[in-house]
Amino acid sequence: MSKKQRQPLTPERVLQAAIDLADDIGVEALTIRKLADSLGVGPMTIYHHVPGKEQIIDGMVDIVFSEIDLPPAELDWKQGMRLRCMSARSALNRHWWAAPLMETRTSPGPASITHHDAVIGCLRRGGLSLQMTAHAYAVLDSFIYGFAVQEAGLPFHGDEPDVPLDELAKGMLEAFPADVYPNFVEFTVEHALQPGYDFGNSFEFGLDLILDGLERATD
Amino acid sequence: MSKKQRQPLTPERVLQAAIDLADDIGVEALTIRKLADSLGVGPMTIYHHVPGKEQIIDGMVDIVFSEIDLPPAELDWKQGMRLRCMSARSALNRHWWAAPLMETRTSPGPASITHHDAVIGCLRRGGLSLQMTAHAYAVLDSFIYGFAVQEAGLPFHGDEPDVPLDELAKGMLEAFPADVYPNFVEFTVEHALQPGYDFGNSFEFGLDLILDGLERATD
DNA sequence: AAACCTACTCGTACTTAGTACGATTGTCAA
DNA sequence: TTGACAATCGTACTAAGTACGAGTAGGTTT
Repeated sequence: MSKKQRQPLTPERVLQAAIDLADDIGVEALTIRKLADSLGVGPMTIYHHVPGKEQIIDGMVDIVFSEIDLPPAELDWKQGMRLRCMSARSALNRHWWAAPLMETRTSPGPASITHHDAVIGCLRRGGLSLQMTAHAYAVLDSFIYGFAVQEAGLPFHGDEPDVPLDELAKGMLEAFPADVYPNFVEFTVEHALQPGYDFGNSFEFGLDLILDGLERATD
Repeated sequence: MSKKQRQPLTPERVLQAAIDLADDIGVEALTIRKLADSLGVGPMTIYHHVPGKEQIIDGMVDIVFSEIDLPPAELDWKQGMRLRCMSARSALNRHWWAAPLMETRTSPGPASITHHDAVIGCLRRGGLSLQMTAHAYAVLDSFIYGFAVQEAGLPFHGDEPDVPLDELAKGMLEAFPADVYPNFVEFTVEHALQPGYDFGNSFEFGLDLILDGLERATD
């Protein structure tokens, strides 16, 4: 019976495994025991590399921040922010469990601060006042996180619906009769359940709407 | 020794107590035992009025929805939406724990659907296409929920800072030296920690920015 | 080589939380 | 008075975070 020859665990490997697991089952369902299982170790082994579950989540969030592209210095503020916002959206799409946590952690990690610094720098270099920088950052990030939270709650998660569309429609119409909720039913049946519909399309629409508005507000 | 003469528990009283408790300590910290304590009953009593904790949270969210004013029918879509968005913000401010949950529940309650129906109705009566209604709703609500989530994560919760401003500043500068994070530090010290600063001011700014943008997009 | 150190691992067990089950009690109708 | 029923709670099981201390393996020192 050969003893498994495995490389020793590191904080990095723990965090990466935690992210992979959360991508599958969400943070809610992530437990130390499952995380340990996925690493092939006992639960207590984890605690020799990280202080506790809260710190694991802090670390996970910081890694997600590190995956968001910073606004490139060679672009103007609007194009730069556009890229970083699209990148944030795609990171939050890969890590759908992360959106509600990004701005809620009380102890932000290094990547978070680096990120904030770069974003503020981009806006200020673009000539925005401190006041307008605050507005711009608040509005854009509210939009991004709120959008990601809504996307994460949708019944689809990839290209394929988790449930066939017409089943959804059926269930919906039973629960919400068209004579009581006419607008809701019309909207759902005539638009949201149509084949080509994609909630995600509203992201670029909203992003450009906000960026244009900010540009107008800075003149 | 007189036996407490209390009126029997109802689902409504359970949910209201749950909301009051969550307003104090958050949903994360809300446990069946604490909830039972706050009602002066044993933990198991709860389960005779609601099926389980998930359903309690569903019910709480639906009550929060019910506290959001619907867009008044006599206003045009822009003014109507403005009012309902401000109302949503204030409800989420009272119930700071609710923001991440509003759009994540898999089984929405009656107030949620009524709310959605009214909002969609307001936009459609205003002449917005189904497509534009989808965009408008997605963008506005992303902004509202994202904003509320960020506000809930702030170190203040009422009028008074939980921690004095200069202590915050001190701790921040120790953790994040100004030569490494110049933009972040400048922004924080020169703006965010100034006496008059209020993150919440960005809400109306962003709301009007989005509403104006939507109006422009519908022409 | 022997003794030792240190990093890593895990078995055991305590605590908190959700909740199933069944016993108890209070109230009211027949 | 006596069921009957609804509301309440005591007990206990399960899952989860994690403190404590005991192995264990590989390298270091003498």
